[in-house]
This record gives sequence, C-alpha cells and structure tokens, in this order.
Amino acid sequence: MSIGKSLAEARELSQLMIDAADLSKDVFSNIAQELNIPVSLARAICLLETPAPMTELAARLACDKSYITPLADQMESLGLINRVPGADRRTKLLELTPKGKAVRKSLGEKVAEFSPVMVALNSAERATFMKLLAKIVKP
Amino acid sequence: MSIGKSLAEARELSQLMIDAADLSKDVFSNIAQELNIPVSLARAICLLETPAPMTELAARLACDKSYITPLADQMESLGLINRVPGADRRTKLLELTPKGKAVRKSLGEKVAEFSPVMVALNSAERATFMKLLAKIVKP
DNA sequence: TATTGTTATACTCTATAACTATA
DNA sequence: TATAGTTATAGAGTATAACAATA
Repeated sequence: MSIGKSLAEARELSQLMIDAADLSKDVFSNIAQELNIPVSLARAICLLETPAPMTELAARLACDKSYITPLADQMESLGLINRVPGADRRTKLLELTPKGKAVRKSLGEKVAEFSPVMVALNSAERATFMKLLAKIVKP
Repeated sequence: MSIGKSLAEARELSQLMIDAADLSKDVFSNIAQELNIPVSLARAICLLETPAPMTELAARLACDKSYITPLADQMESLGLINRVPGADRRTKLLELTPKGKAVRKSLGEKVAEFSPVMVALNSAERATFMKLLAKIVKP
C-alpha cells in the first residue's frame, strides 16, 4: 500500500470515528435536554447508580474535584441528589433521590433506544464493533 | 434480549467509542506538540492542502469565521501560511508556505504511523470498522 | 502530614454581534 | 442588500491554588 493512501485512510477513519462519537454525544445531549437536565448533570447521574463520594465521582468523570461541588449543588437544588454522610466526617456521599433515580432510569431507557450505535447496528454488528473498539482503546 | 442488557450495552459501546475518539485526538495533540504547533493550528493546516478562503476553512473546521482570524494570525506569525489575494478583493486565501507544507507533510506521516486505528487494526479490520462507522454516521 | 470538600479565580476554546470593505 | 474578513466581547466548561475541617 502506498504511503499516500494509508495517510488518507488514517485521516478518514479517525475523522469518521470522531464524528460518530460526536453524534453519540449530541444524541445524549438531546435526551438530557428533553428531560430538562443539563448534560453535565446527566453524565454525573448516570455514574451514580450507588451513592459515591465526590472525589470518586470526579475520578469517574475524569475531572477535578473542584468541578464536582457546583455540579452537586445544581443536582441538589433540582432535587436529584442528597449529600449524605460517608465513612469519614470529611466524606460526603452523593445519593440519588427518588426523583434522581427516576431521571437516571429515563436516561438509561432513552440511551438504549436512541443511541446511534443501537439504532444503526444489529446485535452481530455491535459485537464486531465492540471488539474493534477494544483493540483500539486497550493497547 | 433483556432491556437491562441492551441499556448496559448501549452505554458501554457508546463510551468505548468516545474513548477511542478521545485517544485518537490525544495522539494527534501529541504529534502537534512534538512539532511545536498548537493543535488548533495543526487541524487547520491539515485542511489546507490547497489555498482556501477563510470562510471555506471555517466551514471545513465546522466553526465560526471569527475564529479563523486569530488562527490565521498565529499561523502567519509562525511562518506557516500567507494571506494571498483571492477571487474578490474581499477574499483572502490562506496558502501554506514551504515551511507550512513541510509541517503538513510531517503531520500526515505521523498520523499515518501513530494513529490508534492504524496501530491497532490491520487492513481488513479497518475496512470492517469503516463500514460500521459509516452506518452509524450516515443515516 | 495527608485527604475531603469548598471557594475564588483564571484559563481555554469558541461563539455572537457589530463593524469595514468590498460586491 | 449581501458577503469576506476583522474586532471586541462574552459565554461555557473546566482547572489551579489556597483554604477549612477532619484524619
């Protein structure tokens, strides 16, 4: 294969992958918007299946802990979580309220229904896609 | 298939796809950094195979034209492009200098060599991957 | 001394709106 | 009137650093 060709292939394939990821994020944003939840909060809510310390949530979101405080403030003021005592007196767990759990369930259902990978690919294709993605991400 | 299972699959697959795209972007950022080019400029340079009006570059980068001016300023001050007259007296074309072309060539070569999709997948796998991505993005 | 969460601040990226000059 | 590029400004999203309480 010529160098020029692999160059073009690398660019095209990388760009297509980025486009697909962006599309997936856009769909998630739209789902969050329909539920009247800022998308940053929706992401956090998805990661709160069980109560978690704020530092742990920061790790899951791959962001700084200082970013979590205003996020938690917003979720709290929307009645989606409560700050409950943790192992320490330092630690606060973010725990979904019943309303928060309902929102999380709705998010999950809509993601399963409208996520581009679910809409565009059948079960066998998704299995293949998963294997290829794992190869790209893992090494 | 249970609803719970497809929900988990949707999330896992979407997240993996986003992770793969982020990895690809990180690799590109590192390549740009090694060449001492801000990544925003590197992206633009890749799209300037032939001289293009600034509005056209904005369209290719999917951004507002007002974002192009400072980008062009930086590229110009680094000696990577020149603003040359276009069809109109309004239009300016961004044209890579010899240095700009050399940087673009280096970028292309490194992308072809280090892009995660190229590193992780063989030719047949890339063909499959491309088809699946096209299905996700196109419809 | 190290860690949890908070606060205040600052930075990066990008867009909006108003402007100039052409068309 | 519409278009190309520019300018000034503003906003979203996120990080850094210093701090308080606790360990």
